Amino acid sequence: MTTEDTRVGDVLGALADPTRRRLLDLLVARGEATATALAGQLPVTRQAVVKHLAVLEAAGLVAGERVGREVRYSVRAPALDATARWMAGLAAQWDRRLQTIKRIAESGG
Amino acid sequence: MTTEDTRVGDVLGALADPTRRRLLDLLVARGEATATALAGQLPVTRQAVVKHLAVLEAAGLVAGERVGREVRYSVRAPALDATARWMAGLAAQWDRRLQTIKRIAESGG
DNA sequence: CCCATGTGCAACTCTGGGGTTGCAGATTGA
DNA sequence: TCAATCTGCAACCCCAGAGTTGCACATGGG
Repeated sequence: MTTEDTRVGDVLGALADPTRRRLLDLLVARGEATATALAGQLPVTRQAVVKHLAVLEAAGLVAGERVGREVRYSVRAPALDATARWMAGLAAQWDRRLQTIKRIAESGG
Repeated sequence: MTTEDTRVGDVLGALADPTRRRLLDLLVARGEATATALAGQLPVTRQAVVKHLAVLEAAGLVAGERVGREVRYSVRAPALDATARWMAGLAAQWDRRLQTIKRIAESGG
């Protein structure tokens, strides 16, 4: 039943959108950035970026810190790492399944 | 720029939907199953299942094989495995980034 | 203080896609 | 052959969410 953790669903949902993946790229490259600055690098408005950042933050992939009148966002690795491990585990499980089925098919005729 | 491979986007998009994740679970558990059989295990119609299977197949996560009048679907591990590796690599990259930033902050400030 | 700049909130549009229904086209078994 | 069963196609509904616009609210600098 693959530990259907809500976290995993949130991360996958967050990563499913190409704009959000680009945002993550930009954040990794810059280390830190505000929504306004990020919007300058993308073909969407600041408000759209803000919404995307909210989704990413809910998934634990980024975190925003208020500094004066601006909010600086930066990337958070653990949530992504956890999901990567979950997927790798799932892939391994599938592989075992496929091996078992193949073995049964070969021995059983 | 994190190898923005279309494949990765397809897999992430496919995995983002909870019904599709359940379908994969069912397929792993059963080894093989038809859309009709799978629909019997879910609170959706056969047609919905068919659409989901089409998405999963386009992402390379499942494959359908025609046997007589039915189509038997089964899971394919490689695409999932590749995406898992992509994510793990991304997580590692982020970690390195964060370490670098932290080091700079400590030495410089 | 006043203005520039950046964030926050709300209402709105519109497309994608998850889901359904209905029916036509295969295939098997009696 | 004929009925039962399964797949395939097409049209349709509906809503979540990606994106926009407009304006009000904070904050920092001159």
